[in-house]
Amino acid sequence: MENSAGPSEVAASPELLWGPHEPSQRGPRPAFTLAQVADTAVRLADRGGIATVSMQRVASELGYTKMALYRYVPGKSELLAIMVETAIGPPPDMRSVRGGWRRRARTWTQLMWATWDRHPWLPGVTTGSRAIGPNETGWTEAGLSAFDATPLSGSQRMSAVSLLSGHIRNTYSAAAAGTQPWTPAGRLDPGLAPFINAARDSFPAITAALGSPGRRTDPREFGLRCILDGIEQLITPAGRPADRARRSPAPT
Amino acid sequence: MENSAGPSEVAASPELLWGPHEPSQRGPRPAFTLAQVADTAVRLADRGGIATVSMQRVASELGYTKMALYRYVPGKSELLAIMVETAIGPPPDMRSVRGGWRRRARTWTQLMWATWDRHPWLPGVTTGSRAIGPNETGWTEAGLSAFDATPLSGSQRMSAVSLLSGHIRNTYSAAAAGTQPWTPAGRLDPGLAPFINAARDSFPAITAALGSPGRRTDPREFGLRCILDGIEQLITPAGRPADRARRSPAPT
DNA sequence: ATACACAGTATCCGAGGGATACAGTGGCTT
DNA sequence: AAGCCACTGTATCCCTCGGATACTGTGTAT
Repeated sequence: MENSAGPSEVAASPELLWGPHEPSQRGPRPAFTLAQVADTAVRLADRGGIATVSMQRVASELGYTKMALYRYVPGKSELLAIMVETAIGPPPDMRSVRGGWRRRARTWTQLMWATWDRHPWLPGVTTGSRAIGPNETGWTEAGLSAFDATPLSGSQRMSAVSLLSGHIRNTYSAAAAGTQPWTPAGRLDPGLAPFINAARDSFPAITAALGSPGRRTDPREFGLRCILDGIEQLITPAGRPADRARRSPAPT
Repeated sequence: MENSAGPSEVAASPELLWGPHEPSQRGPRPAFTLAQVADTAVRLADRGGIATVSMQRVASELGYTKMALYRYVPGKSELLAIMVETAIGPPPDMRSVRGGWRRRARTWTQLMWATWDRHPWLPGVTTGSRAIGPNETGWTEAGLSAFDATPLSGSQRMSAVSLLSGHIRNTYSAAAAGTQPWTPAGRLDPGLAPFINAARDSFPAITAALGSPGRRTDPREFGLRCILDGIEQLITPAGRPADRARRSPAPT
C-alpha cells in the first residue's frame, strides 16, 4: 500500500549530486529549478508512498509535461538519488553535542531517526548500489565524529557507524513491519495470526514469547542499547570503568 | 544494475503461503506447479536481479504465456511473497546446535547470512508491510529458540531476534554497498572518491578513518560481536561471569 | 453423452520510463 | 540591428509492465 522501490535502481551518477550547477547563460530561462523538482517529488512520496512518484506525476504537479523534467534530471534513478539527498537534509553539527562518545552516538542516532521517520520510503530506496550525495556523506561524517575521542581504529569506527545506521534503517516504523511476524507493539500480525495460531505447535518459542508477561520493550531502544553496550565493551573492556583488564578468551 | 523492488509492494494475502493447496479434480491437468513458478522466478532474480522478474519473463521461461501464471498466482505481489518463502527455505533445526545462547544465536545468524547471500535481492523485497510465510516464520522461531534458557523476557527476545535479523539484512554483500560512502572492504566508493576527496576538508572524520592504519575489521563480525556483547549485558550484567552485581546508573 | 470446472490463450488497456524531433526564446557575436 | 545557436519546453512515438476480459480446449463426475 505504501512501499516499494522504483522499477529501476538508484544507480545514478554522482555528478548531479555533487557538482556545482552553474546556471546556463544563453537560451530561455528554466521554468523551475532542480530543487523544486526534488521538493515536489519528496512531497509526493511522503504523501502517497514512493510508488506515486512518476515522471508524469512530478511534472504535472509542477504544471509541465513529463519530458520537461529530463532537462533537469537525466532519468528516474537520478531523481530518486536527489530525493534521498533532499529528504535526508543537511547533517547536524555534532560539535554542539556535549558529552562522551556514548551520548554523542545516541544523539546522532536519534536525530537520524527523527529525519527518517518523516520519510518512510527512504529505507526501500536506499538499498543496493547507488550514488550517495554530500548531505548523506555529511551524516556519516557526523556519525564518525562521535567516536573522535575514542581508542577505536578507523575501521572499527566505520563499522560502528554502519551498525548504527543499519539499526535506524531497520527500525523506522514502516520498514519494521513486514520483517517479523509480529508488530512493533509486540502483537501477532493481524493478517498472520490465524495461520500462526493454527500451527501453534510448530512455533512454541513465538507463542511463548508473545504470551509472556513483563514490560514491553521498545525494539528501537533495545537495539540501540545493545549496540552501544557492545561498542562500550571495545572501548572499556568490561563493565563501566576499566575494572577488568581484558577478557582472556574473547567470546566469539 | 541489480537492485530494486517491483513497482507494487509485496502486500500479498497469506492464504497462498500458508494454505494447503489441494489439487483440483475436474478439468485438465495443470502444465506446471506453483513450486516451479517460484523456482523459476527465484532463478531469474538470482541471475539478473529482481528487476528482471516479470510475469512475461517467468512465463516464457516456463514455456507458456504470461496470463497462464495468473492461474497459479493472483498477482505480482503474491509471486514476490512466494519467491521470498522459496528463497529463504526451511529453517534449520536448532536442537542440533549445542552450546549456550551465545553460540546458538551466532550459529543462527551465520546460517541466515549464508542463505541471504545466495539471494541478494531479498533485502530490497522484504521491506514494508507484506505477507510472511511459514518458512520465514520458522526462521524466526528458530532464532527465538536460541534464547530459550535465558532470563530474557518474551519482549526482549523478540527485540533481540529483530536486531539480529536486521543486522543480517544490512550486511549482506549487495545491500551494504550504497548505504555508506565506503565499500565493505573499507575503501572509498570508487565513484564517489573524486568528489569526497575534492571536499576533503568537509569530511575530516571520514578521511581520518579511511587513512588510519590498523587491522581491517569485518563489519559483519564487528556488528554481530557488538550485538551479542550488548545482549550479554542483559543476561549477565557485566563482563563474563556475574562478577558485578548490577550497574547502578544504567547508561542510556 | 453431457455438463461444468478448470486449463491455457488472445486481445486489449492504461501507466510507466525514455528517445527523438521540433518550435519558441533570448543572450552573444558580428 | 541582425542573426546565430544554445537551450528551453512540447508532441509524438515506442517498448515493457501488470492486469482484466473473453475465449477455446480438456477431462472428470454425473
